[in-house]
Amino acid sequence: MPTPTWNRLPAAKRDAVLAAAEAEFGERGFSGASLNTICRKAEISKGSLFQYFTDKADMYAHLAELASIRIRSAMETEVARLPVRTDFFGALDELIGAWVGYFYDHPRDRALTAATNLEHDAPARAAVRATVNRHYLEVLTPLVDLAHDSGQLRPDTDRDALIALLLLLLPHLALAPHVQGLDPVLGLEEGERKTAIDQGRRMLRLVVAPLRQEQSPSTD
Amino acid sequence: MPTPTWNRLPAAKRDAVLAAAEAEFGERGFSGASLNTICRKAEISKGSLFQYFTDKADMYAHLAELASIRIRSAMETEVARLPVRTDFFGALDELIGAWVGYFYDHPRDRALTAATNLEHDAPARAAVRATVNRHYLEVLTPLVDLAHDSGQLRPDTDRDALIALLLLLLPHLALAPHVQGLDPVLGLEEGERKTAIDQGRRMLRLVVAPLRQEQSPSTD
Amino acid sequence: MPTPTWNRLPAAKRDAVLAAAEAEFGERGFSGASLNTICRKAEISKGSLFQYFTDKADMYAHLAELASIRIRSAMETEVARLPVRTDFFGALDELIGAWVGYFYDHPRDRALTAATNLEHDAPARAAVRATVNRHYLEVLTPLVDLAHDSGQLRPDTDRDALIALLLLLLPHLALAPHVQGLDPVLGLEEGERKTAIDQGRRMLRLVVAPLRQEQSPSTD
Amino acid sequence: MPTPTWNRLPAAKRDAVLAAAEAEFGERGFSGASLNTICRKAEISKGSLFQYFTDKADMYAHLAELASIRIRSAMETEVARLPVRTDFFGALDELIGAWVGYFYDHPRDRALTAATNLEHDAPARAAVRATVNRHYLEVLTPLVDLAHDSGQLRPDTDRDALIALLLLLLPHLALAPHVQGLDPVLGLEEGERKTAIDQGRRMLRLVVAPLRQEQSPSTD
DNA sequence: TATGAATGAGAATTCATTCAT
DNA sequence: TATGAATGAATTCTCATTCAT
Repeated sequence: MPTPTWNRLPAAKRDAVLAAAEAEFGERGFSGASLNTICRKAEISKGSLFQYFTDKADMYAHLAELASIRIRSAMETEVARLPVRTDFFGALDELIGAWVGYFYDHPRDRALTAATNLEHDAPARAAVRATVNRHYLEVLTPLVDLAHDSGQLRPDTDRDALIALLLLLLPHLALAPHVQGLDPVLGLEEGERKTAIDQGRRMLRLVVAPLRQEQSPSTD
Repeated sequence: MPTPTWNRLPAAKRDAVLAAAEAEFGERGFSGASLNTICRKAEISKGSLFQYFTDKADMYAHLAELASIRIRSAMETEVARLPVRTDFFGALDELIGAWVGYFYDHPRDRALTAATNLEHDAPARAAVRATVNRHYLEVLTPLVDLAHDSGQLRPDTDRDALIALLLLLLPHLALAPHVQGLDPVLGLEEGERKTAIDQGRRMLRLVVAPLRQEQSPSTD
Repeated sequence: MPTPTWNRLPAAKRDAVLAAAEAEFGERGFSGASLNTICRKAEISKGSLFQYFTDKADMYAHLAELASIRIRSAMETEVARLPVRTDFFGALDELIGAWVGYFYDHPRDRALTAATNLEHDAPARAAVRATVNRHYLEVLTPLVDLAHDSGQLRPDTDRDALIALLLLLLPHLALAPHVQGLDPVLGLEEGERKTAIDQGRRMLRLVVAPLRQEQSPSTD
Repeated sequence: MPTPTWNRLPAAKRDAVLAAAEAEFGERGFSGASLNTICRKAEISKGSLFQYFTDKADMYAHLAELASIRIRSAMETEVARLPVRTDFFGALDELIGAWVGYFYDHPRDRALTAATNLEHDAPARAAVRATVNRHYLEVLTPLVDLAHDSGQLRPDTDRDALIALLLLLLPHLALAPHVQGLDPVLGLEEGERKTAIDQGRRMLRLVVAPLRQEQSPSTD
C-alpha cells in the first residue's frame, strides 16, 4: 500500500509517477523494471520514490490494483448492458469481444496484465496474482452462478472447472494478440483487431457452447 | 545453436554444463539466471561458456530444445501405449494423467517449462516458445486429426480452436501444481500428486467431453 | 545539548523520544543508528527531531549523559551501603559484583555503554567518552583516595595507574558478558550471570589484591 | 579469504589495493569504510574488487590477518631478543615499551587495530576479533607459562585472569596515545612517544609487579 | 581451445538534513 | 512549534561480455 505521503501528493505529480511506473513495469515486467528509469521519467528524485511506496513490490502492487479496478469496472459496465439473465451465451459471446477489444484499446492495462502474468519470481508473482485473481473471481463467479440459477447452464456442469478455465483463458485472450509466442495456431498474433476478437470467440465457444442447457419446449 | 566446439566436447563436460545451466535457468528464469553461477557450478571458465554458445539466449534456447525433446518423447511413448485409435477420449484422459505426473517426477523439465512460460523479455520468449510450440503442435495435431478421421470427434469440431486450447491448457496443468498464483480455484497448488491429476482431468474433460461423437449403432 | 524547546516538552513525549533513541543507538551504535527509525518509533516528525537537538551527535551525547547519571547513581547508592571505610577490599569485591549485575539487569544502559565504547568516529567518540569518563572519575577518585587515606592501600600504590586501569576494566566487565569477541579467555561470553560476576571478581582481584596494606598489629 | 584471482595478481596491484583498503578501513572503521573510496584510490574498477574478495568482510578480515601477522612477528622478534627466561619481569617491562613504540611507528597497523577494537556491528566484530585474539593468545600464553615454569611467577597466580587482563591492556596501550577519549587519567593522549611508553609501563607494572616470586636465596 | 581478469553501468535502498508551510 | 516532502549522494554488490594470453 502506498504511504500517506503518496495520497497527499498533488494529483499531477501522482499521475506523472503512475504514468512512468506503468510504462516501465509494462515494458520490462516487475523484475526487469528499473526504479531509476521510473524516477527519471517522472522527474522525481530517487529518495522521493521511497517516500511514496515502501519498496518496488509495493509500487507494483498498487499499479496492479489500479489496473485491475479499471479493467473490472469496464467489464462490469459491459455486463450490466448485456442480457446475461435471458441470453447468457449470447452475452458471453459479446463480452469476450468487449474483453479482447478492451485490451486492444488500452495498451497500458494490457502491458501490466502481461507483466503480472509473466512474472517468474515466486513471491512477486504470488502477491500480484492474488490481487488480480480476486478481481477476476469476484466478477466471474456470480456470472456463472447466474447462468446456472437461471437454468441456462446444463445442471451437470463442473462450475469450478469452468471458472478455472475462464481464469486461464481470459488473460490469454487479452494478451495473445499482442505478445509474441503465445498463440501459434489461430494467428492471434497478426494484430488485426477484428481477427483477434473472432478467434477469441472461437476458443471461448469451443469451451462454453456445449454447456448450454437445451430449453425444453414450454407448454404455456 | 551451440557452436561446433560444443559438439566436440567430451560428453561428461557437456553434461556438467547442461546440468548447471538447467538448474540455474529453471530456478531463476531466463532474465534472472546468472552465467557466473552456471560457470561456477559447471566448473568451467567464463570464457569457455562463450566458446560453446554465442550468448545467454543461445544457451537458453538450446536447453529449451532439449527439454522439449525429452518431454515430447516421453509423451509419444505414452501415446503409443494408449488406444487412441479406438478410444480417443479414454486415451486422452489417461494421457493427461501421465502428463501431470511427468512434471511431478521431472522437476528439471518442470522448472524449464516454467521459465519458458513466464519469460517477459520479448525476444527471448518468442525464440523459446517457437521451439517449444513446434513440438507441441507436432504431437497434438496428428492426435486430433486421428480422432477426427476415426470418427470419434464430432465432425463439426473447431479443430484449430481445440488445438489452441490444448496448447494453453497443457503447460498450465503441468505448472499449476508447483507454481504459486496460477490456480486459485481448484486447489492445484496444494501439492498432492493425485489431486493434481484429478483436477487436471476435470479441466480437460470440461473441454473435450462434449466433443465426443456419439457412435451410431453399427450393424456389423 | 538539547534545545530549550526540548526542555519545554511534555514529559510523555520526551520519554517516547528518549526510549526510541536509546533503543536505536543501543542496537546500532552512533554511526549505524537511523534518525528515521527513531522518528518512526517515537511517532514524531523528522522535522521535530531537529527542533529538539541540533543534530545526531547532540542527541547521542544527551543520551549518553543520561545513561551515565543513571549508572553512576546506582553505583553511588551501592557505595553508600558498603563498608568502604573499614573494609575497602571487601567492599570493592562486592561492588564489582553489583556492577556486573547492574548491566545484566539494565540492557538499555548496557547497550548504550557498548555504543559508547565501540564508537569509531573520532569526534563522536571523544565527545561522548569525555562525558562518561568524567562520571567514572568523579566516583572512582574519591574512592581510591579514601582507601589510601584510611591506610588500607599500600602507600606506594600508583594511584593514577590504578584509576586508569579501573577505567579500562569496568566497561570491559560490564560488556564482556554480552558482547561477543571481547573475552576469549575466561568465558565471560557464556552468559551465566553468576559466572560473569565471579570472573569479573577474578580479574579485579588480580589487580587490586596485592595493593592491600597489611595492617600492622595494633596495640590497643 | 581472498580469491585465487587475488593471489595471482601482480604484486604492484595487490599492494595498491592493500594500501588503499588499509587507509580506508583504518580511517573509518569496518562499517564506515567505503568500497567506492577504496576502488578509487586503488585505481581499480568496482567490479574488480569483487573478483579479489567475496565481500567487504572478507577483505577486512584479510587486512586484519596481515596486520596481526606483522605485529606478531615484530613482537616475537623482540621476545627472542629479551631475557624472558632469566628475567621475565625486566623483559616484560622492555616488551611493553617495544609494543607501545611499535604502534607509534606503524600508523597503518595502529589504525587497523583501532578499527578492530571499535567495531560495533556484532558479526563483523566477532569475526575479526577471533583472528586477532588468536594471535594474541598464541604469543601470550607460552610467555606466561614460561614465567611460571621458570619459577619467576608466584605459584598462586591466576594465570587465566592475567592473560585476560593483558588481552585487554595491550590493545588499550597501543591505541590510547592516538585515539582520543580512551585515557583521561595518565595523559596518554598527549602524543609524546616517551611519555606514552612510560605511562604504559606504569599500568603494566601495577598489574604484574606484585606477581613476582621472590627468589629464595640459593645456597649453591 | 581454454582461460580468467577486467569492466562500468546498473541494481534497490537508506541517509541526515533542510525549509516552506 | 510542528510538520513532512524533497533531496541526491551514498551504500554494497552483480552482470554479461570481451580479449589478451
